[in-house]
Amino acid sequence: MPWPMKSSGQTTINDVARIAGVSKKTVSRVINRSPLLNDDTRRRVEDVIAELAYIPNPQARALALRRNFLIGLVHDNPNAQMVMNVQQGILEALHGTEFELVVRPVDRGSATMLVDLRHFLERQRLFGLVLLPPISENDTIAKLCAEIGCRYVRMGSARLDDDDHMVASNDCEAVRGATEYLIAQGHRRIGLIAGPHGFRSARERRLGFEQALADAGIALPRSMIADGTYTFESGLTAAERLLDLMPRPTAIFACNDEMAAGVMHAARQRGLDIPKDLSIVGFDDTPVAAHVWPPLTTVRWPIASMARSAALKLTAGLDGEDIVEEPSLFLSTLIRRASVAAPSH
Amino acid sequence: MPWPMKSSGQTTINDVARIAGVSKKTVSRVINRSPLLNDDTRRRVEDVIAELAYIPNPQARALALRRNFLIGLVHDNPNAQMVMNVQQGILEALHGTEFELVVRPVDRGSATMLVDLRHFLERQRLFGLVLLPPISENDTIAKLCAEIGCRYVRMGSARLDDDDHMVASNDCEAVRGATEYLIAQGHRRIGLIAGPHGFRSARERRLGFEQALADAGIALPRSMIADGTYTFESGLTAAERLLDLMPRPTAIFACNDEMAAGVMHAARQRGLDIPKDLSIVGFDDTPVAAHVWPPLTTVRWPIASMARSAALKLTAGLDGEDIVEEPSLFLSTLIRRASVAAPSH
DNA sequence: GGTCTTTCGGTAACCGGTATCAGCGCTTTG
DNA sequence: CAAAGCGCTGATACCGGTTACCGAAAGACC
Repeated sequence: MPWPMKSSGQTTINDVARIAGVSKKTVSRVINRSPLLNDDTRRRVEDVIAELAYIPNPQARALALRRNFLIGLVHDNPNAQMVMNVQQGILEALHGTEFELVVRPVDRGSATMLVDLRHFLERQRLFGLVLLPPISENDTIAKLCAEIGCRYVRMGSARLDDDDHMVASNDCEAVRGATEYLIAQGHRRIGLIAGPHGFRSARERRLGFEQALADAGIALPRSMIADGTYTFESGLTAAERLLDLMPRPTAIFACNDEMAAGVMHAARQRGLDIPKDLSIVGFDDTPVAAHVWPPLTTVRWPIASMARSAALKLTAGLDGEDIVEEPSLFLSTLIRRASVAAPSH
Repeated sequence: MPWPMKSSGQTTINDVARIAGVSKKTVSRVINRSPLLNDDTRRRVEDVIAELAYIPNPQARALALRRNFLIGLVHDNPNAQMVMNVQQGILEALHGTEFELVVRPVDRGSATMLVDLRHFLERQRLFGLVLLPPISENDTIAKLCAEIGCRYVRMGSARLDDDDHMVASNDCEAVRGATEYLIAQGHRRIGLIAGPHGFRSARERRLGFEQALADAGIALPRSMIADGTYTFESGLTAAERLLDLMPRPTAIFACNDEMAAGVMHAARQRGLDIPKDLSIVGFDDTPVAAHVWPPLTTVRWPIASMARSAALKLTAGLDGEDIVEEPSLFLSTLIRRASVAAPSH
């Protein structure tokens, strides 16, 4: 048996094979958990692997398998805290595995976005993709993944069609609950700062808001709804418009915390006291919610858990482990802080 | 000439070679910009490459070159906005290149951190590493990179020893300037909320603060310095201690914006008006600085530019491009907003 | 014109794994 | 008793590039 003589400093599959007295292929079988293997042989090889602390070369595997052990995070989310939470959730799921995380921001405005993404996927041969909203709502990207044969999981604010590739929250219900809370406090003139058009989360949240008011029999004039883009500045501008109304709203629901912070800003500039003159509720529960003054009542969106679950879904059933069904629906809950009170008149 | 017949769906180097009428080797030379090449041949091959939209398989290259075209971001920074800014800076530099970004948070408390990192580097064979503070101050990691042969650039608040691998800012001078500004406004009792022990940035910023006071002949009692950990909560706690002093400070410099936001919180809880009763200055100029009320006067830390420069340094001189010397020192500047005024008495 | 450089280009091995398929020993079946 | 079936292994080709080495062609010099 002529064994290749190598000495690259790294222990290779050949070393393991030679010492265990088997062929490369058999070692490969052990690594890839082939079921057609004699238990004795497997144990022997596993011992040698453990002894040499052998780890298969990822580059070689990637080449041979035509698949990289990389998980991509594709996002176009402007909120830093959100993205970081998602990254943390994914990394938590990936910890201790052979997977690494590659970050890929995309520009939805760019004409070449889809082509770029396709090239990226084809070249890097990613194992799987986590799609963060709002880009996750783009069906074309999901189709692209399916076509290329790249696993993917879409994060979102409501179940979409392809349920298997989805990790969702119940934004609509959560906002309805938050709005009911405002109504229970006695508010009747409640303004909404909506999210950007085309965002599923914006639609769901607005829907929940409208449902709550409708259920309570409260009329919702169009003027009480202002458009926002999920940014601080847009929240500020929208709030200015709402606060100019006569009579002005006694409470404002902003579709995310950033915009809620903008509302606070606008209220302060006009000398309004929060929550006496104006109650404010946000959405997300990013750190900023707890750091503004007064602390913001908001809906906690379990985005990190969702991301963790998404990553686990992607990598599930690989290590011959039992396939644990990851939950695909996460519930958002209202966090009551100090930015809401009963209306003063 | 027997050409290998392949049809894996992907255009390979063989396709290019066949169509251009040259050998694999020649194509490889073109790709890797070997200087020993006839211009005509090069152009012909380049034309074919362009026509076929051929892109070399990264996995194969990684295997053959024993080096991946991945840039790693190693960090243990708790500030989401900071990490995102750095990521954005790096991705900007990497855009349009063959490099991708792999994120690798580390736990400085973990006993196996160094071993884990070594395994990570050895296995993934990263092209280079960007080290974000505070972990970038760890010399052991730099040594590890050097030993393994992985390029690296350390980001930091002041020049360290190995200048070649450094992108730094001038925190000390910047804080001195900010403190001088407070003094010029008439403040004499100025409190400092310092950063955590062992952080270079914390040391530099504190030093700048102390220098400014010393230069102005203002005594700095130990009680006017409170320890913080760069978190909102630590800023709040530290501020509570400082505001209990009799007489209490008329201004507080917090070593980052998060802590400054904590100071604002504490001040509000005691009914102090900002800036009339208390002036506050932060550091970093993260979005939160502009979003709190009143907008925070702070030192802008050009972390994204630094990260961009770091990534360019890493990948420089590869594409046969002219080697542009990236700046390795970035200046932080004071941003004057509304959280500072002359002391009221 | 002949020899020496110099410059290119081709062949084959190699990077470190995986996949195909044949082969082995042993049992089952006609 | 031969043929077929089954469980397990290994020789070898292959993934798609890079590189060592060698040979050939072109220009320089005597």
